[in-house]
Amino acid sequence: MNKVTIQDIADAAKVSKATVSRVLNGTASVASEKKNAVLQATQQLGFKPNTLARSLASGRSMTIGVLTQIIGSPFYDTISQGVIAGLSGTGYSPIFADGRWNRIAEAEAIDTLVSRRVDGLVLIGGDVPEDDITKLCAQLPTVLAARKTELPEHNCIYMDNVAGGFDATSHLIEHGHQSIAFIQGVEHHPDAIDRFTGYKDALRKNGIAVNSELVLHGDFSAESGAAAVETLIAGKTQFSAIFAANDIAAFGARLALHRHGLRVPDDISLVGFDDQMESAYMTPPLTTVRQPAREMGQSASAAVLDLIDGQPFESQMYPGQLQARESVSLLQG
Amino acid sequence: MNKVTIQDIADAAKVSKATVSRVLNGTASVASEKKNAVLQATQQLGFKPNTLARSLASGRSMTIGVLTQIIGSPFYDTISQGVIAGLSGTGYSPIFADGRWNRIAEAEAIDTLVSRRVDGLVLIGGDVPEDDITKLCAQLPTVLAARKTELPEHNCIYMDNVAGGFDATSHLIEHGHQSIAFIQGVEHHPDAIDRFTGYKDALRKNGIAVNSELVLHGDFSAESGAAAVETLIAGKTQFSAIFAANDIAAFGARLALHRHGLRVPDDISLVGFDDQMESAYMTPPLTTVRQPAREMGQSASAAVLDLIDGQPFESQMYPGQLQARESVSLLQG
DNA sequence: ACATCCTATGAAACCGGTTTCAAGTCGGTA
DNA sequence: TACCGACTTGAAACCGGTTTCATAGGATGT
Repeated sequence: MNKVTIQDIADAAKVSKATVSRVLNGTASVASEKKNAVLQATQQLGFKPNTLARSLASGRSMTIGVLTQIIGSPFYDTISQGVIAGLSGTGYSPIFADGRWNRIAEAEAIDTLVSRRVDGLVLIGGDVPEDDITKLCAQLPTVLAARKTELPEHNCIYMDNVAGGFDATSHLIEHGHQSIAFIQGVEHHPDAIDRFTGYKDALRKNGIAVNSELVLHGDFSAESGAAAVETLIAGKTQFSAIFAANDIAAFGARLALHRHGLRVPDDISLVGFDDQMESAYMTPPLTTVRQPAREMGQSASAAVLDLIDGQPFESQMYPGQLQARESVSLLQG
Repeated sequence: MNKVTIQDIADAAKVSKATVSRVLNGTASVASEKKNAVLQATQQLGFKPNTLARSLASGRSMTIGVLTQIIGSPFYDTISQGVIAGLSGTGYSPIFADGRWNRIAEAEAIDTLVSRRVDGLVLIGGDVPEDDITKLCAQLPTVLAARKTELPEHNCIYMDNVAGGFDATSHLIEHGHQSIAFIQGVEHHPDAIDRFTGYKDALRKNGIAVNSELVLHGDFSAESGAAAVETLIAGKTQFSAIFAANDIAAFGARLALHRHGLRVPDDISLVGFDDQMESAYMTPPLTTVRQPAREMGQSASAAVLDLIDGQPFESQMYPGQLQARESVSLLQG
């Protein structure tokens, strides 16, 4: 173990602990000869300050708590990666806790993070009640990533999922599609709901009635996407396009279509949501709505650092960009 | 902030700090009336022990340092997720640092983790010199995930990439393929090298010469997979199958084949490596070698906890399983 | 030359817990 | 009744830093 403490340095440099601390942190000016002695001793003995002790004494732990949702979603995973990347080199380290998208687990996870005296908190998605978030915000710098609330005191970084759903659907409509199926995401999931809203808005705006037979149940999984296509095909309602609430479901749908000999986009057009790495390499490349997950994670970490610095923060909404690729065809009237 | 300290509890319960500590940790028996008083005060005041202080005093930080490589690889990301999941509920929290697959960054990252007095270390992949790993192992419980060394004192959890490459190639040979192209991974990357070795072994074992024109440069990216196919097609050497060193490169290759009107598997058979989530939903579903990334992450966290408990550990090698799906066809002699 | 202000520095308090150690209480035994 | 050991308990030391505070010494001003 690294047994060398600040006292050892103090002894070696023939100064007091206080002076060593001052040299190492630059908190006060120190005579250059003593400073050098300290620096040299530090070097020689390979002194690495005990972050724990430092944190306890200074009241700042130099850690950021991150509540993640490990649910096998590339989107959330990528946000986490963005947070790690954004914190790298700042002196702050991220501590993770898994919320499993489950209120009880989330509450426990947050308790753990708080009792570790994190200096800030990044909540990625999740289902934490808004009241609890308000309390947290009052307690310590907190940023919500990939989640939006109406409360102005919350610091949110999120996608405009309604607009994204609207754009995706409009894109299909502009290509002449009228019978557009929608594969839903997890029930009650805010993102899923918003995308569905966008879908409905786009249809209505274009005078197309929402046909409940074209709205398929789903849960963001590939399996659910495939299953949705099966029920769609088994049903009697014609459709020329599918909008899936996320890319993975679109993959599932795409395979199911393939199984039935339906070509994309010649027979059926397909749009996803996420723009995960693989989507550009689907055959054909998938038209989808890009969610800048990595950037959102980095922004979230930058934001929490700003809040710690006492700087003001305003919620950021990312617009989401339609990536028109090759899975949508022009429907001949 | 949570200002309530153990002293407050002691005062409220009319006992000493020591007794409160004993009650809360069950380190010694305490008269039941005092115990109840402490418990009640704890409840009432909402006391949450300061983990930092506890760590400093007890010498155990209850944190596990995780060195990750944020390089956009689903494989490494999934291992990280596995570590988080494996630690969840154990009382230990993972603290992350990004190595960027870069020795200097890795050394810094490890320094950060060590100075935070982590109780154990999980190194995911990476390029840390073996000597340094040996030193680390001597210093604190350390587990290498997705990396293998020859040194018996290192605790490794890794895939048998040679066997995986061998199996993938053999699978193609068994289906009658003789002209099998290989799309390499990142140069000097141990996994990439091992898979290539497996490829060559399988060819040699079946009396097929390794044709350097069929060995394409790559870097694990989809782009490199696509580029490899382009050079392959531009070249004069015939080929009936492709083995890509990872799934993403296989996706790229698959798209490039599609661009050239080559069908998979009818014209060209394709095998990947990783079995990432999307691979089962490629069209056609991709035959690949499964790497149990999540499990490896969980094992790694379990292993480091075992080491902390003083239990012995033996390096674990995962065999990797060929997932035969639909991207390989039987070649008619 | 003397009063004043500033700077550099060390001693000690502090952060909030854990752990050692000694003392006090109690029951049981000789 | 006196003594011994087991069990509780609190005071205090400790973990390894930071920060306050008081002081000594040097520089400045007149």
